[in-house]
Amino acid sequence: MTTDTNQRLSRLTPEIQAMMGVYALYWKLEESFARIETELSQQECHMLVKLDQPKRMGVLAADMLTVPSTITATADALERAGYLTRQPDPSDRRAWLLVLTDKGTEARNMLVATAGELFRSASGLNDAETAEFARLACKIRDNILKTGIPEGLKK
Amino acid sequence: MTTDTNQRLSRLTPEIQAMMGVYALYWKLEESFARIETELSQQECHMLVKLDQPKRMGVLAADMLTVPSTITATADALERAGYLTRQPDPSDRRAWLLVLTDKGTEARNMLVATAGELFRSASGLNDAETAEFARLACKIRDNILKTGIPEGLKK
DNA sequence: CTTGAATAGTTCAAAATATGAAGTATATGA
DNA sequence: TCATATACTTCATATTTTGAACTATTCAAG
Repeated sequence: MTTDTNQRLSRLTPEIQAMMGVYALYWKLEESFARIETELSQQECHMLVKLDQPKRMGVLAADMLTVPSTITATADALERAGYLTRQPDPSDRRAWLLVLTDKGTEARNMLVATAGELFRSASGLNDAETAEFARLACKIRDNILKTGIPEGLKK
Repeated sequence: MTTDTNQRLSRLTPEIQAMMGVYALYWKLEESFARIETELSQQECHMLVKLDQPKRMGVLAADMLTVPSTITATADALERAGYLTRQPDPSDRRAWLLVLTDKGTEARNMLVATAGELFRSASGLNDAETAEFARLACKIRDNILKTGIPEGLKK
């Protein structure tokens, strides 16, 4: 491989820049969350935030791109601590709906509000930039949930 | 708390949308990386990508927002597998520079190229959108490295 | 109907990862 | 020259994640 090629590859493409930004933000947010809520683990925070309405565990697994056993463990912990309850899904007796308790709803509201602040302070973006970033982020997430879930469940 | 407030908080703000997109992308990319390189762990991939030039371990720790002992462990693994060497930093005899070997450089080039493809296929963005996303991502990363490192090292 | 294959979620033990406190060596500044 | 700070390491522990085997239910074909 030529020196030229090495230099070209080692220089940062927009895709790599984007990824590095995403990783930095992810790590920073995780670190910040870890500081705030001592009682909740990161996965537990994620699950609470996702539960804007009752959801089946499989849906959460797909949404959080993780395996069912992780969802079970996280839901167990949240249920034990009184943040949610499992309720039978009327449309499928194999499935459970995870439903936030009042405590869970309150915690979720706090998390959502806090997450907003964390994002703003971590990112340093102004409102317009945040809106633009959010627009692209939504597009990306849609694409991942559309194209990514089958692969994730496959195997 | 009123029903109205609950609804307002449960609806997704741009910040939360942005975060969810970032999380989805992060998880998807991690999953994809895990599939590709069986010999390298995720942290090892991250470190290789960061090593576009020799860097001190402390710099990497700050950059990857993690603790020194994690960097030591990751560097050990990469050194053992022949991807990099530790070389004394001429300007500070306490410090090491991590320097990629030829094997490491090759692996890095492959990773960077693959990461670009992964980003494109995961995100589904076109070139213009990718450029815009990268621009904002760089801005975010700069802000995090500027404001975040002191907090990370503190304590 | 009944049966077989697929799906939803659970269990649990093993594997991978991360962390923090204590240690060595060097640097820095009074 | 001495005290304190920094760079990195060690290692034992804690946390997190995973996958394979399991129960219960659904679905589709015959």
